[in-house]
Amino acid sequence: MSITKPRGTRDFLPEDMEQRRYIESIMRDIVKKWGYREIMTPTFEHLDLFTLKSGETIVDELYNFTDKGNREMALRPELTAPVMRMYTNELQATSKPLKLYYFENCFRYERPQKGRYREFWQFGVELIGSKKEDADAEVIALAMSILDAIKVNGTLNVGHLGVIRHILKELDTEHQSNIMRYVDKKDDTGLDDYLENINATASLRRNLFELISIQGDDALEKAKEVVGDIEELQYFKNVLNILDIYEIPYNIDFGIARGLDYYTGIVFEIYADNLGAQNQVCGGGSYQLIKLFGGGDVPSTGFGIGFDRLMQICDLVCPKPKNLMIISTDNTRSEAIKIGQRLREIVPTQVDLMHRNFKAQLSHANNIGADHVLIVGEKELELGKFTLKDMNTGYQETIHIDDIIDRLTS
RNA sequence: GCCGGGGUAGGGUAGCGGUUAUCCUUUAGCCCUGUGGAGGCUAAGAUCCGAGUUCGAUUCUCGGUCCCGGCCCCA
Repeated sequence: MSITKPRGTRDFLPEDMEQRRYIESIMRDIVKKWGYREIMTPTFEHLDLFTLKSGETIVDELYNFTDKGNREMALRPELTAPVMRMYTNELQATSKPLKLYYFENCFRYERPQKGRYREFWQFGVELIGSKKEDADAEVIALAMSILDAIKVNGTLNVGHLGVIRHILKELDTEHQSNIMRYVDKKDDTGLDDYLENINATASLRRNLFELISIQGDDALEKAKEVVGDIEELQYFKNVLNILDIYEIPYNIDFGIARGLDYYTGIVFEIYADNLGAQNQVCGGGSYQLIKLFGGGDVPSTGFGIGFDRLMQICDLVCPKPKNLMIISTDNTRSEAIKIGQRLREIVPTQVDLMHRNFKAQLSHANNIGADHVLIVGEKELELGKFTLKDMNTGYQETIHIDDIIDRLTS
């Protein structure tokens, strides 16, 4: 075997795909019930789309290339930016709120490990156009609802970047960004050293550490003592109140920073058990990207679900597809083909393609897990009836073709 | 970019200086020309690549490569 699949990619076998499509269809059903409609964006985009907000350093993690027209391109590493680009290009005049969802593959040039691949699938939604708490809460509720539907237990952590940014507002953006990185990693020592280096004021340091350590039911009260009665805190509280109405449990965590710089308000992450180092299955929040792409000041909220990670922990079992095999002989082969054409209308039907003997055909039917076998032999042709055998029970009966259809559909 | 552990038929494995490279499974077929799952038989199919040591390397050494896990990173 000289040619193998590229590093970090996977082949999906028929059993894999049946399972993946099954889970996918459940997820699609949920978002459709909430009124979200599917979109698709290009697999590759102009490199600028991804570097605009994140800087040149992310090019290291992108699959990028120069096309034959000397344009810098990149395979999409995520879908929020492409969707916002699409919105800006062609959807600005639509009625709000705009509810979109996607299920697509993404590419990142990273070192593969458990739950991390170079080609991976993301399922996500973007809710565009509402600046109300209800929109943020709905997106979170929807994410939880999806995980619930596929029986994945997740722990929801919610935060609001506006609160922590309130403390940091006197610092320049680069310092803020670096601080957020330490906060996200929960690296208190590194954070302390960094604050020391940039000569942060004592009150800022005290407030910051107090805020990120806040936990528990009275978290909002405690936060109020640290930052005061600010607008962002009230907004956050309102979102949480709506989550209570949805009856969704959550942990408040002011330390959620998210990897992406574009989040501005509510942020949330959902962690699954039993997933090792890469246990975050969903992440999202609200952001202001559209302005950046030349559109108006349109608030949006969205999330992305790591589909592959879900597949590793979801134990929902895909129902086995029906499968009928027609057994024939050299003399009845044409009749078998004709009958197959009829049966295919109601059940997946296969005919012998290898001119096997009778026993070998039956054996093959068994190997591929056929539910039923229909014997189209010379005896049956004379009779005008065929033998239908249930492969699970072994029961068989000789019946007319029209009755077979009734039998299989009942 | 860094650190570990690994690469022997399609899948799973044994051998650890000289073998016809082991066994299981798989696939195709036969025993058995109209009744599957069992059994027996036949066939197909492998030492990741390169260099070195050696009379001789699947085995030892080095390099590469790929896979698996962890770090960094995760827009």
